[in-house]
Amino acid sequence: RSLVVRRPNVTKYTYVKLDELKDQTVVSLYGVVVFFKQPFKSRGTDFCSSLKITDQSNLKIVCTIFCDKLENHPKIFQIGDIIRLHRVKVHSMTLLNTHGFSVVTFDGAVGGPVEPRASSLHFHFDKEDRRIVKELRSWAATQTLRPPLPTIPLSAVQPRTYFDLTCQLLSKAVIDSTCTLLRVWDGTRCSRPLLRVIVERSSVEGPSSFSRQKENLIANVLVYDNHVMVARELKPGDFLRIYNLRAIPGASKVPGLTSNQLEDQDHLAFHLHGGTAYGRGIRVLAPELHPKWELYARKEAKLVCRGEPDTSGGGDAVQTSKL
DNA sequence: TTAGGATTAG
Repeated sequence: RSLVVRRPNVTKYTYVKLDELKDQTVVSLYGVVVFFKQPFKSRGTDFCSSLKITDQSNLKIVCTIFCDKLENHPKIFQIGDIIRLHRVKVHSMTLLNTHGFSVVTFDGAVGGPVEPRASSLHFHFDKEDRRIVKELRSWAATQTLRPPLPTIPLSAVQPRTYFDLTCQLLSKAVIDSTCTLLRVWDGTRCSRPLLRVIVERSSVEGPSSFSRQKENLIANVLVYDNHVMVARELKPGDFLRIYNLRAIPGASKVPGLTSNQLEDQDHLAFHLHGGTAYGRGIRVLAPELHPKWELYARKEAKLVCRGEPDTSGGGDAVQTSKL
């Protein structure tokens, strides 16, 4: 058998604009993400990614991706991300992945590095892609598509609001078949006292307790229903983005205290309700997306430590990324 | 095939 020497990939892709879509054709295109859901389990055999994209034509087009492998789904982290789709089929003005489908995404920030986040092992990427990404970024910047802040830190969370949280998982515990507790932090201190959740030591994965100082920074996130199976795959230490999390004031259930004690009435708990409305879900952040927490975590730490004797920290230091 | 954005109700 002779060795086949491949020429460098010279495939030329033609990208169409969203106002050039013709029904039942297979196309490749670029867009800016204006809505997205992280992949969720469908009633069939696949995971489903549901998104809406736009481009300079200003049309907004729905795109649905069915794929049984999570890693083949688009790596979208926030509104404004740039997406490149290869081989999607136009179905009455919506897009569906078709045979040979592949996807690459990019951060949407003007001036940032153009780093492809591919969902397949091999993918085409050249100068022309770089140019298109930059062009779309510049255009999107004039459209007020991106949220003013990518996520809200714990220190800025308001009761009864929905928000996206970027955080690190410290430990987790299965509560029951429909609920899992995630204990997370982002290095900032919530302006409200945080709800305590008491669980059996044996059900905890990861450390079952932390220094008092650290406990004050830890948010208890209760995730329900469809999110329980996602939570099962999470490992203590993972950096997460939790979408459409809700801050709920309530009373701590601490043994020996009655729940109607005044000081217990306003503690914040965090609920990730069942369903995928408003993009609700959890995503593990790849290393290149880990937050640059070092600076503000340290600044916050000073505030936290003021007046507290226990500042040892020990092995509890925030694990931060190299970036 | 599946979903088809559009808050749980713990």
